[in-house]
Amino acid sequence: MHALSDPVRLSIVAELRKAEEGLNCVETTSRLKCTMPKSTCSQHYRILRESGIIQSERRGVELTSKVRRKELDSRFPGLLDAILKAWRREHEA
Amino acid sequence: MHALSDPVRLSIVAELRKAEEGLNCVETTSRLKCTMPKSTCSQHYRILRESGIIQSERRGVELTSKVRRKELDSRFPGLLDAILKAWRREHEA
DNA sequence: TTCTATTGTTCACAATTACCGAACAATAGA
DNA sequence: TCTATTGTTCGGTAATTGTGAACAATAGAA
Repeated sequence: MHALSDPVRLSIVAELRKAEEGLNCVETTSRLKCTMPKSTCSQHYRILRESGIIQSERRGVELTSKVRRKELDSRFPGLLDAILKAWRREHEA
Repeated sequence: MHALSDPVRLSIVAELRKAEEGLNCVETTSRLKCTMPKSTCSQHYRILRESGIIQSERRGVELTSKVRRKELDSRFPGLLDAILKAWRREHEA
């Protein structure tokens, strides 16, 4: 819950869910159109990773991350969907 | 989301949902079996109130609070249920 | 190999936020 | 009025978060 309570992290998760093949830090910040230092982005990714929400894989020089949909849905059914739906309602309205 | 990310606030909401007639700060801390200063409890209630999760009503010298179920369910369907279910799974397991 | 470019992490410090005790406000009853 | 109870506000301190600089790791070019 703490990992998903930060608005920046929530928007990162929302972007990761849209991108099927995963995203790295640089792609994420450019898609979010927010100026975020890479150290801050790295911290957010670390929190998301340690909380089990995303998994990351090294591809050459970059680190590609994806949402762990299956694990999350089996452990907390409907949770991420409900949170993202609420977030979109607030964020895009 | 921020209001629901704190474990103490989440346990307060869980207790409030169980108590049909609402609870005040003192009753809440005793039910949670946690030693929490009343100033801290007051802050948590203020955050829950300002975020629209609970509503409070003065009854004599005490302040009785309830979860705003209808408003929350109509605006964010399934959100609170999913969060509380996930919380119980982590908390009582 | 060595140099350069790119991506991401770590560290230390600054800024922000949360916690808590003390004083205060409000209400009820003796 | 006096006392007891509940809750809020305020100030200082502790904890957390954001950030730039330095560093690590990988890939490709020279």
